[in-house]
Amino acid sequence: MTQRDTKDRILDAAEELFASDGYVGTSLRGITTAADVNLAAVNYHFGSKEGLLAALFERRLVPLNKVRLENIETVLREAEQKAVRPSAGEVMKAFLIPTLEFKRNAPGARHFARMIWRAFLGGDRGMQESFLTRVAPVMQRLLDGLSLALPGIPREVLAWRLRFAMGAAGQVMVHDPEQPALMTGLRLSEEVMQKELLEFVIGGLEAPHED
Amino acid sequence: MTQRDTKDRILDAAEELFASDGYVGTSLRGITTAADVNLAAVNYHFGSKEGLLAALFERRLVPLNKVRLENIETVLREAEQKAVRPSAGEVMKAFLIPTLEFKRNAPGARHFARMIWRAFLGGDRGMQESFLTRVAPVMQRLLDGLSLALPGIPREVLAWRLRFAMGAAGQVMVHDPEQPALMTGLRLSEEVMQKELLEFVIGGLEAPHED
DNA sequence: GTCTATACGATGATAGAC
DNA sequence: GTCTATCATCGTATAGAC
Repeated sequence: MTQRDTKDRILDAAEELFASDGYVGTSLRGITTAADVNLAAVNYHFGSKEGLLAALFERRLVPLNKVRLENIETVLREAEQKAVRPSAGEVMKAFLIPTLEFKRNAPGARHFARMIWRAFLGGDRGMQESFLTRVAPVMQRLLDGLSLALPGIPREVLAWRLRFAMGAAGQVMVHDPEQPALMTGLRLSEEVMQKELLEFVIGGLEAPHED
Repeated sequence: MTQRDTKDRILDAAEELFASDGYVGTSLRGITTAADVNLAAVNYHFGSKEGLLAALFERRLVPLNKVRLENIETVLREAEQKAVRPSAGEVMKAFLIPTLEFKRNAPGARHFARMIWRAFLGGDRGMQESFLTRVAPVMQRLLDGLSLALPGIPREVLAWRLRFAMGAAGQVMVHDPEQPALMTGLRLSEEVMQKELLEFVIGGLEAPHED
């Protein structure tokens, strides 16, 4: 067994367990058992449980953020070239489409997405700091784009609307068809779900604003 | 020291710690130390950690759900009497206003609200089952109301839109002004925040729907 | 009945010998 | 890279004091 195998097996197992049981709810013993490696291997490769978490972020979040940022920049650049305002929908899609697609990529990515959104939504202390710093630049550009798209709405308000949109999107990201439903009647296909999310989010972002 | 004192002190301490550290992240020792009672008192009064959680639900969620249900029923009844459709905004406000106000009631209620919404959003296993069964009737009536308000939108779609709305509302409910911000520019007063939430949610619920 | 002191078995993360 | 020892902390149980 090579080092590469061991490291990856740990990462894969951790990703799955963190996603289903949460970061605090997952034990290193559970991870190493699932990965079929020695308990101490985690400490050897990643230093600690937190180090393992950081490695997971590095593996998945960095490339994803790159795509999201590029998408947003493209929308903004094209709008500028045409000397028109980008629409809130275009801007939001530039972020949401890769986000939603990422979830359907690999099975591992799916677990990672669930893990990260659960942490974001639930306010898991250990995770929030590490990942907020990584997504902050994306959020800033997103907010810039929304400011351009909706010049009549103050930026602080848009910041909250963006956060609301994240809360709504999170419901799709953490949704697991296998799990017992949170509400009855939530049996839409993945594609339809995503279309509905976009409708809702755009409707909310563009809602009339009163002072 | 009477029993009432001890029980309540445990409940109050648990509420605060569960809210800030999560259910799994909180130890009985931490709770009993904060409450300045003996460790075994939890087991004596509540049977177990889970029993303590159930007692917290009983104390806060039952009366809140009563108010929410009554509010929704009132809106539906009045609309029926006038033989008009309720608006999505009315229906949603019947649920959201008491929910948001509850958070501002007592300091303890604030902690409880954060705890419960963190659990809902983050998918905390231990909590979800216990509390989903308690809010399910409210959600059902809410969905009934939205179906009446927006007859052009299929019920499955409305179920998802309602879930999106919950995700958005959760962002207000878990927000703690003391904590480091998730995004920059989120410095609105509680009142404004709530007005913005309603604008966003109603905009999303009423968004045009394509098949 | 209430509450306390203390102990148990299980599991947590980590460090050092190999 | 692995194995084992170690130590902290977890939830729970129980015996006895007030």
